[in-house]
Amino acid sequence: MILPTLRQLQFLVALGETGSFSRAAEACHVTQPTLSAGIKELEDLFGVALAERESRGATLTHAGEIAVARASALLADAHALVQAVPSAGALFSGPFHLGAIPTIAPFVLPQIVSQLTRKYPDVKLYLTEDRTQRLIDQLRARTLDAAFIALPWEAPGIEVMTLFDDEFLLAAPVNHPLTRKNGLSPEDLQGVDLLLLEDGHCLRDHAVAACRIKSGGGREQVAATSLGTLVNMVAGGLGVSLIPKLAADNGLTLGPDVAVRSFVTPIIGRQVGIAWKSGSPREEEARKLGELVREQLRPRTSAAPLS
Amino acid sequence: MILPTLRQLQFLVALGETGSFSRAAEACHVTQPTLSAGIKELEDLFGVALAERESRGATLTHAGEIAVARASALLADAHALVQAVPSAGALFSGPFHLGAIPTIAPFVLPQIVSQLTRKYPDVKLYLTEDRTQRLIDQLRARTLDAAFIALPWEAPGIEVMTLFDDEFLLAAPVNHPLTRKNGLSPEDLQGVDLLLLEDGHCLRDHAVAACRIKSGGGREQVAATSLGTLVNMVAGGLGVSLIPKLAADNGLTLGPDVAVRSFVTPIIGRQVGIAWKSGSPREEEARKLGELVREQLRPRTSAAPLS
DNA sequence: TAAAGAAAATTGATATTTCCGATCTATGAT
DNA sequence: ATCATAGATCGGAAATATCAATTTTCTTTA
Repeated sequence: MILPTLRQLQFLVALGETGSFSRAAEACHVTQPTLSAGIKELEDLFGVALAERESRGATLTHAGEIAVARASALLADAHALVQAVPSAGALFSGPFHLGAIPTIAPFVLPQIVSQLTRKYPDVKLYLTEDRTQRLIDQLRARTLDAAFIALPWEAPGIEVMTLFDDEFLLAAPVNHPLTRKNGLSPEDLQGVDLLLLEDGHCLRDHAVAACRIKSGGGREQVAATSLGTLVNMVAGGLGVSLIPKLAADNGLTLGPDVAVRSFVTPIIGRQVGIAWKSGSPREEEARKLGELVREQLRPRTSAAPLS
Repeated sequence: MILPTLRQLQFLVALGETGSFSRAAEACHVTQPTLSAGIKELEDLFGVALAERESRGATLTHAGEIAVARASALLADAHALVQAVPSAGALFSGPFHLGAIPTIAPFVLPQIVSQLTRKYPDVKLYLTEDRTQRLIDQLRARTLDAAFIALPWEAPGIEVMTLFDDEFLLAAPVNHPLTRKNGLSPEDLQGVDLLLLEDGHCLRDHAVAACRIKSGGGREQVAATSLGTLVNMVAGGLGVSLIPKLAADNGLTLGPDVAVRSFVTPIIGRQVGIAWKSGSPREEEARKLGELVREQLRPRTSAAPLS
């Protein structure tokens, strides 16, 4: 079916309001012939006369009245549409699916969630906690809009905004010899019992890489499923471990039996970033989230960049 | 405010339905670049991305979903408008203001009204009974859409459709000499007491013209206000009169004291027509009304045309 | 009665917009 | 690595819209 133009309907409404082709044309910022032609097209389309032309302007026919009433409603709806859609596409309106790896989620998300919901009341925030690869897959499948991950991580088609450096701290039983050593360096970990998260956690890979130790070393059979259990194992004297400063500073409970020390030469660690699918329309929001995290966590984290 | 084109909204809806620019273009009978450009314009207008382009088609963003929902409603309304307006302009839908002169109204309108309301249940029929000049004025002022009048009548800017000849009959007391005359002609009225309607009724003018009598003749001071009283005056023996066959055939009560005779040489009378303002969008309906009257009254009225 | 005035229709030229075909680019699949 | 698919981009042609000027019609005024 052929539809009238919204512009033509505007013409018609103006004609109804002014009762004159000339004045209606003026109101629509066109010339009178243009408006005349527009009305004529409508009449051809509808197959009925909409206005009765007289020497003193024009009056609407019955069909014209009906048409004007409906056209007004239609135009109002069109205006409402133009108003509504941009706000529907505004930052954090509607659903936003956010992921994070387990070694970041508990220490970043709580603050971010409260910040975000305060700042953008319209947001519907869905949170996912999973390992990096699964998060990346979900970003690609667009079941996630953005995810906090640890770097470095190779992921084609995924863009990442680096947020802050997260150095690794030594976590050891309080009476462990390393807790008393000055100028702690990664080499000092050679030969000690190094406890790590189970396979698949990127923190494990990053720790291994940072210490330049062979993955086969240490007591492989003992692997924690979370940072919390890792710390508990350290407290139980099973060995030492590396924990992210982010966790230590943001609510990871260490208990009295665990001592924490910084490395000095060189400082080791990972980076935390937020990732999204290349070209995603949510990129702007993801970046905004990143900035939010930067503002939120800068005061508590190391300002010195990792080498 | 700049409004989107309905066509662009159709593009968007098609895109949402097909999930592909190419297939949406096909559905809209345009090429893919055209549809792409249309969507792009919408996105520029709204300031938000509506679709996420991928290697396998496209998916709508949140804003896109909102826009599609509203656009669908808008398009549905637009279709409804196109459907509704022509029927609103259809014959006899909505108000129709119909007039008739007093010497026609009681004998034509009842049947027409019942016919019309049966055939066009949507009609809102407003009836007016007045003298010809006032009806013409109302036609010009467009407070009337059509009117039944008697001809001849000069009225610039008014068009008339002649419906049927309405001959004049002699109405006389049963014992009046003229009731026994053969070959009754208008000249036989010279010298008799001719009763007429009061001044202003066109029937009076037509009767005067038909009989070629001087307006000053007869008993001027006795003038009836309606056909009914005129007949009563005849019955009372005050004189003879002329009454339209239309009235005699369609419910004018004559009573036992009044005899009715046809003229033979020549037949005199008037014509009945329906009038409307030149260029009125209601002309078609007026003509339709005229045809209705023709069909309705032909069997009962004289088939022979007046000379 | 004629002239003036007002309002819409018409006309013809111009400017804009729209639309398509061809081409290019990116991304997966074989 | 090559091919296939899908969307973006670009340039030119066709359709459309718009305007200024003019005409027509009807009303009002002199």
